Amino acid sequence: MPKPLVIVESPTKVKTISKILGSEYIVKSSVGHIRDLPRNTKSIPAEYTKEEILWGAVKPSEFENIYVIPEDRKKVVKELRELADKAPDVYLATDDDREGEAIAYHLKEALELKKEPKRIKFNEITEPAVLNAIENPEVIDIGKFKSYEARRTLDRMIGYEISPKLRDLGGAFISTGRVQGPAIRLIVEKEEERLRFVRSKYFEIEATCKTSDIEFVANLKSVKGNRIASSKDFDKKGKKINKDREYISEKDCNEILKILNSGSAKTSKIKETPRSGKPPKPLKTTSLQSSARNNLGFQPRKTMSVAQKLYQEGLITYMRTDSIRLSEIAIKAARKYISENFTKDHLPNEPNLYGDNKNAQAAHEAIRPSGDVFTEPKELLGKYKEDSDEYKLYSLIFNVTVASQMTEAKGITKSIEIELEDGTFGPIVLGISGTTWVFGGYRDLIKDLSEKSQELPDLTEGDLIDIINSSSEEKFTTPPNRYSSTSLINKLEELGIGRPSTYVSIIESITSVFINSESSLKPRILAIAMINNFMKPYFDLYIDYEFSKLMEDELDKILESNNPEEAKVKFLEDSYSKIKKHIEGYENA
DNA sequence: CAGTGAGCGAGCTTCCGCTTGACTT
Repeated sequence: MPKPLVIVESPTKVKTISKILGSEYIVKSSVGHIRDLPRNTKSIPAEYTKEEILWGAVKPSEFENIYVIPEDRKKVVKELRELADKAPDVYLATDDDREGEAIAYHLKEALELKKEPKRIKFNEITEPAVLNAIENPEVIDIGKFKSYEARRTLDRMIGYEISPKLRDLGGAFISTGRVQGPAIRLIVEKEEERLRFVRSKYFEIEATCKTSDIEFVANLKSVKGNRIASSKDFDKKGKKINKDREYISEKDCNEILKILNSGSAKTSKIKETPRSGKPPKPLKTTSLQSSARNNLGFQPRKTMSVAQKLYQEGLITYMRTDSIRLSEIAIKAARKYISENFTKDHLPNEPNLYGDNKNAQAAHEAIRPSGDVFTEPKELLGKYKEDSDEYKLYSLIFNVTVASQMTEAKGITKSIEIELEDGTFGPIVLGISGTTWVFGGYRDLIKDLSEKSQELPDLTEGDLIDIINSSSEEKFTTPPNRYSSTSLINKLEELGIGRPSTYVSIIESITSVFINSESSLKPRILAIAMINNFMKPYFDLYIDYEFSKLMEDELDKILESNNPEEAKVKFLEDSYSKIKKHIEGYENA
């Protein structure tokens, strides 16, 4: 008996889905895209080499794309075609987003399916979700495919129109595109911000205080009823921006020290304010990269490759996602773990729900331990060593996921003020504060490692304090940090530029224009010239930080149009005439 | 006669996004 064929994108999914569908179905994967525009002139089919072709890939009439099966994808396509020929039905179960729809369409074409394939979608791999999808097949959404084509062609257009001009000026190893351009601009503008930055001097004063039985250090907070200025009270040009701050001079500083050293003080105000700590949000690609960078010291590339291993072992859900949504199953598993390992006060009455931002395509759920019962990190210790990258990253994913479903931490922040009277500067106020957590909530599972807690002395108002020593420190405001690969990726995501599957490769594609390590991206002069002397005067539109978001709006219109093909052609015509104007402006300058 | 240089044409590269695993350093 011939069996129906189900095609997914990722080989790892094949095993799980086979288990659900049983032996009645054959499940295979396309391993990503299987057709694309020709990569180079050599791969353009001979039949087209006589015609006029734009950007080595597109026929000028109606912007019809020439698609080819790249050499390294031919094997998988051949295999799938043989299976499809025998199958009574082909189910295309590619991801439920724009690229997934495109892969489905390309499969239909490349496999030369005679019978209309069944398009099915699920964004979590569970028995009900998969079975429900099989029972409710749809057809390929042409609107989505056309919006994909518009995106694909526009990217080729921008890259291949502008890059050669840029290369004429900058030599090999430099190129631009919808994503690369703004990414390089971010790095360049950060550097310029640093160069323009004017450092400002301010002072910090601290005093060692003593009561009958305890010694502690307090910081100078205010003089003459005004808070003393700190780094936040200067702008980037060194201007003093807060009228009600005391900008103390070195002379003031020395006088205050003298007063402190000779004076006696007493506690004036003790304030207790409640404080709550919110649990972390579930993880998506960018926040996983940030957490792994901050807590484990992993660079994004390393994080992704370790996560890939965990995914292929079936330990976590898909690691390239822009969604922080947890499925019902995940929430149940987290709540079960919490109720079995913590008190009932650690479990909120209702699950904590987290929403996605509006750029998200949300084809997958958040990154979390897989399954309906989470594997505890310690259960992995037979498989991985405690200091292995896999164990550390899995623990992080486990902890953040469970913590996201726990209750808030409740604490009290206590602040103590110590006052000295003085004719010139008085009242001089020293302060000390710290938080004690009354109820740990999620913090009983994970603690913010960067947080330092301070033991507070037990004082009451009116206590006499001896100041036994005081000192001052000259401080300077610091320019904003350069981007690291992690912070650049976060910024790109915020701007809607790039996708989870490409963040790491974006950084790698622009390495030729910056120097130093991954942790501090410093532009080469070539990059600065590219942005200021080439892109800004002639091609400003293509480094606009909003460009990708505006493109997405246009793609949505194509998707919703009654005639997506016509809408696509119109969009590309407009885009082409715009870029031709920019090119003309550059050539005639 | 050898060496120089102008002019011409052929051929190459470049984009973004989806997947691994083979490859090098």
